[in-house]
Amino acid sequence: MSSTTPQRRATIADVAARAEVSRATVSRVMNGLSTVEPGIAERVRAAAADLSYRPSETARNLSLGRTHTVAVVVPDLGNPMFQAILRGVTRAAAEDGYRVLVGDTQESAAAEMDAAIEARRRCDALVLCAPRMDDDRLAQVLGATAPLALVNRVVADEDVPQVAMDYGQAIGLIIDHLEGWGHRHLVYLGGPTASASNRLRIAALDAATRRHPELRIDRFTTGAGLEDGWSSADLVMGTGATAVVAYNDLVALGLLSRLRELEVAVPGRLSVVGVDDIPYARFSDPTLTTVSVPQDELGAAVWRRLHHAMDGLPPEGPLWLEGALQARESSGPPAR
Amino acid sequence: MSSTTPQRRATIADVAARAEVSRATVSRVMNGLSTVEPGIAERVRAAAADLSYRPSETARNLSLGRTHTVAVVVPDLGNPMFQAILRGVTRAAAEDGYRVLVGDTQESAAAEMDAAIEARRRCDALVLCAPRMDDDRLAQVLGATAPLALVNRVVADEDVPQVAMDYGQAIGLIIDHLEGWGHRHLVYLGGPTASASNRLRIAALDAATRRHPELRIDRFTTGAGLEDGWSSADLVMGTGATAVVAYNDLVALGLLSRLRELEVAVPGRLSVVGVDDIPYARFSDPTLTTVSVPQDELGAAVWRRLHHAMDGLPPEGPLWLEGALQARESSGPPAR
DNA sequence: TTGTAGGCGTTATCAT
DNA sequence: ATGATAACGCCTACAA
Repeated sequence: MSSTTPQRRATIADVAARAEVSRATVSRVMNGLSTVEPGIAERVRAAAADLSYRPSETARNLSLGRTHTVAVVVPDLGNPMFQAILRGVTRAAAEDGYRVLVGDTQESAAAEMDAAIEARRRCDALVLCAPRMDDDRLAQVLGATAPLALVNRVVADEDVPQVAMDYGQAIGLIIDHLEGWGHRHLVYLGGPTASASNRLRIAALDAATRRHPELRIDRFTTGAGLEDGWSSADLVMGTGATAVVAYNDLVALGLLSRLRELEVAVPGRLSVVGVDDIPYARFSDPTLTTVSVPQDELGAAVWRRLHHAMDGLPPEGPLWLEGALQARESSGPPAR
Repeated sequence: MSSTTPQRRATIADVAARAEVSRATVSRVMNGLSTVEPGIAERVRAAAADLSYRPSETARNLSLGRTHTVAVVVPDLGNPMFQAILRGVTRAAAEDGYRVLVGDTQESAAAEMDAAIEARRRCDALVLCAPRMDDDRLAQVLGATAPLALVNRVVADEDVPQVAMDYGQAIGLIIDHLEGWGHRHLVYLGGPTASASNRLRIAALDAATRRHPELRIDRFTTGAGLEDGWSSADLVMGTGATAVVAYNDLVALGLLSRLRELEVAVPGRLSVVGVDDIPYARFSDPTLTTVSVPQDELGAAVWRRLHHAMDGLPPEGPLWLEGALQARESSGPPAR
């Protein structure tokens, strides 16, 4: 037992004692604040180094009243979409000296509210992705967790920073693309009905129908994952449509994979289009036509607006992020 | 201005005053500790509700000396592997009342050490994924951040909890699989040379060569992403090998996609095998033969061992997680 | 320039 | 069963 490692972490008082100064002076040196006589400062630094002193974040948090931490609550950490948001926020926040605390509600809408409020208590702010939370709960959360920012969920309250992907615009691009190829009978393979972004897509479908009165769009409800696309193939084929607009790329890729098993030619017999432009979209067979939505940017944009609000600056109103069509192999002219 | 919202969050003192008791009693009621007279308790709860009082996590952290937070530091939040680990740890830790603080070092080996130490300071423990950190730095981190757990990186120190995927075993399965099909000339498309898990794979390659002396395995170095597989196609074709063992599924899928463009038949002309069994492996064309490694389980296992160590329980030694071969369409007999 | 003292919001140890 | 009172470790007027 030669190395008697100090059991207790050194505190500011230990450093002060060793450097023969007051704790206040140590604090000043550690924070590089007001001018401390160089000799003293050096003594303090040496003492701190000797004791391998690190200020307690916990104590600073209490004293300063800020944690420099932001909570990010998402419904499913397994979804590439939310992973991208988490990544975007984490990196953007890091540049401003903030860390991210993650909350995964595991698709339980009921747990979302509690998770959000709980997570917010340990942080200075909250980024909330709650696509399926009902409006009542959301209103409660809004009141209890400010400052917070909303992702892909727009509310009337102009005071809360909000950033959303314009899925309506994306759907519009897709429909126009397919209409341009000559398709007249489409299928929309929708996601969870309760989700805000699905409602956006539906509205865009309505608008597109008005724009192209000759278009017929059958609508179905499925999930948001690979399996959901896979299991929808029979449904789609049953309609006799020549093209399908999938809820997202996962659904589209799942469908594609099933169609291949069924030996349905894509796009010869059926065109398939997704939304999101996830990395795999460029590597599937056929490569997937989709709309690229800037997900990394979304996270960064959310953080920027939230940080803005945390500084008490005036709100900027909702930000809608627009996508761009990526025309690839999975869409083409309809069979005739 | 009818609703005069309280500017300052209510503290325990406010509740105590309103309920006409001491702060100690409020604390007891809030924590459901020792027995408090029901009448008093009720008064306290009412006061707390009136003031919508929520104990300050920050103050509790300082007083209790614990934050109930664990840091998870990964090299790249964009990698499905680390996403799975993050998800696994987050969910497992949540069940024990712990939250997760994420750190993304963005593939900068230099930043890993500082990020780890910094993150650890705000948390009770650390989960570190640092595949490429050199041994010196790692040793420093080990000393400065205990309790911590290591992922996919095994060190001699039996005191630190460590869980790793047995990539050596996975590679062994794959080689035996290909050898069984009759392949005699393989290519290994390796990942970042400095990474610990790549070294594991290399060692397994050596072992396999001893096991099957007739086998020739050409080794190349590439990255760990889709693009890296894509751009390695020419290299692979140049060797005349009949099968390729990719560093992971991303590399394998990238390669597959390029081979399709080059109209190279898989597995007719070339068999391709990956490692990880990411979701897309079952949806590619052809579906990808790979080794499924229990990534979600990995995260949970890491947390269990770390939590164990945090309670001061004796260490359990490294845990090696084994994979299972998923034979799919992308592998078959060699061309003859 | 440096030190003293009080506060941040809780919990925990004692008395009572 | 309840209430003073002292930590917890740091920051920051204010005073010297």
